[in-house]
Amino acid sequence: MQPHYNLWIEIDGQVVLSLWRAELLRAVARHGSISAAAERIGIPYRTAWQKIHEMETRLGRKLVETQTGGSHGGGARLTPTAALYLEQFDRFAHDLDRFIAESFAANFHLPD
Amino acid sequence: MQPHYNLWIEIDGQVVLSLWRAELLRAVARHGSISAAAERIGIPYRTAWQKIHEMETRLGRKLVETQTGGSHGGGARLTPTAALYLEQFDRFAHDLDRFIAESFAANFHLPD
DNA sequence: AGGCGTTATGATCATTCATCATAACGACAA
DNA sequence: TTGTCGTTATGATGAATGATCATAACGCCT
Repeated sequence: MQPHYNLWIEIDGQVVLSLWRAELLRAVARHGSISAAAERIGIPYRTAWQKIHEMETRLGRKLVETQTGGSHGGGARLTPTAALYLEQFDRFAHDLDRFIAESFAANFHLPD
Repeated sequence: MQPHYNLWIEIDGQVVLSLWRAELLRAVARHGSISAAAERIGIPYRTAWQKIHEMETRLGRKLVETQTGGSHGGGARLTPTAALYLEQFDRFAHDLDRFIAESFAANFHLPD
């Protein structure tokens, strides 16, 4: 019996960032490509690309700088904007994670 | 640009309580029937009943005491167990709501 | 010139969720 | 006693979302 949560940010009712999306961006930054990030997380490349594209259009900002062709076939890396978003969101999520663990233990006691 | 969240509790990877489900239980308690609660929330009766049934089977406890037929056709009310769960969950959710508003304001500043 | 791994995007499939429809029930009134 | 009404309970269907498969384009390197 464990508490779970999700956290996301909306603009005009549309999700532009979430825990899962942040993890995706982090994986892109770490591996240098969308395809490697997708494989690492365990989702199809198509899904990863769609989510990133969705975030970009909703935010109206470029989050990932991509490049096709080349010695390793291409790649992707975060824009400075994306890196900043990600850093702030991670801090936020980290604080929340601690709070939830504490508050659940303090407030929630099962009846038998 | 606003933060949103969901909060739920799982047992063996299955959801047994969530913000939305808590609202449903609250509506049942307030209106005295599942159908009235469903109409109030704006979902079909079938959906409401399914969710409640799902919670009960997953928890292995009866949450809603129902009655068919009778002067008003029947009705439903929360069991003491459900009332206790609901009360604790609501307190938890309320604390979380305040924390998120504060933490978001403190941590999240947009680039331009 | 050809191969390779990547981005980009169309098309299809599956799974979940919402909705419609129907049966059973029991108090009350006629 | 019989019919009506609003509820619970459950089967069956439809819609929408998300995951997955398949294909084209690109550019460096051998």
